Amino acid sequence: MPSSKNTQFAVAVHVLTYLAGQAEGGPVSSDELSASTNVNPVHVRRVLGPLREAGLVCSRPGVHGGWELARPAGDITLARVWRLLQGDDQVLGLHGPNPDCPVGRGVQRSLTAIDGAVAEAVAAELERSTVQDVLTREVRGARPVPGQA
Amino acid sequence: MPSSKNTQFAVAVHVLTYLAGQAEGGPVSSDELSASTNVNPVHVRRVLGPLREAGLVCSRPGVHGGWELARPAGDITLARVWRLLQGDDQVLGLHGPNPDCPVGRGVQRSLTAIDGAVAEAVAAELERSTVQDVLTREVRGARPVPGQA
DNA sequence: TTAATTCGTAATCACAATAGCTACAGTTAG
DNA sequence: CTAACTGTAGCTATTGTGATTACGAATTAA
Repeated sequence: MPSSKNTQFAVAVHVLTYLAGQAEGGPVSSDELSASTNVNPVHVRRVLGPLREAGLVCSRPGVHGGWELARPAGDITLARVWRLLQGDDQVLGLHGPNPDCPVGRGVQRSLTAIDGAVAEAVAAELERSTVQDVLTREVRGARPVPGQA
Repeated sequence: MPSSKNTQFAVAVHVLTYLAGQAEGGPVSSDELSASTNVNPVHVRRVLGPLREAGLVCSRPGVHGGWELARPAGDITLARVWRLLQGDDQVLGLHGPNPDCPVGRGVQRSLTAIDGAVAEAVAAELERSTVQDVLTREVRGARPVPGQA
């Protein structure tokens, strides 16, 4: 079960949504963001680092510094955020089968391909929501998925 | 990012595929399965436990005991396996936002809904492959995903 | 019956990932 | 200069995963 305890994606979405709601109020400090998300301010900064490098947010040190969205909330899809924080990690976990076992090699290859397809499916689903959608809680209705109840 | 280091799904698919390939040869022991998957025999048994309870495999103790598929490999979808091992865990990790923060509450609700939709998307993708498919390495071509490259 | 084999499971250990926390250097506004 | 921030580097606590050992129960062969 992939289930990670990794909450960075959730924290990132939370922070971005918060920033979207404060768009007119100037920069927001890590401390304020950490109070809302209930995580450590240092952790907030660590999560926001990759998003800044990707141009989604910007930060300023100094007295009235803090964080701001660098682009409209409606332009930031959750898929973008997920990919930035996901890196190249696999969605389903793989294992290291015995390389001498032909079954193992075949299974490994199949699973790698399937993992890629699953990652695409996840991204496609997340592509359907933006930070703006989360802010307005207007999460677009789930598309009926073929072959599934 | 979901990425767990959990390899139970991969191990389960591996073992099921191995059993499918040995369908005529009688029960296969945990030791033999552990040699192919490169994981501990105890771990193999632990992973296989839920699959046995779900009626996918059966096991027998004793001298010529071991594991066998309890149904045709073509009837076992990877989605079934994933759901059995996934339990109720979230795909994307959530966090515990400050309950006093209205933004936090809204984000939490949105993320929970989105997580459900993503889980459905993953399951739908995995519904497209069976253990038989993995055995023959004939992984069905990826369906073009709407709204995604 | 006895011995060998194999599952079932508990207990313990090692390792890695996550995130909390402290500390401190660098920046900026006033 | 000073206060308020970010940016990082450590260190620690907690947790999840899986290896390992151990032992009991079930089954088969002799």
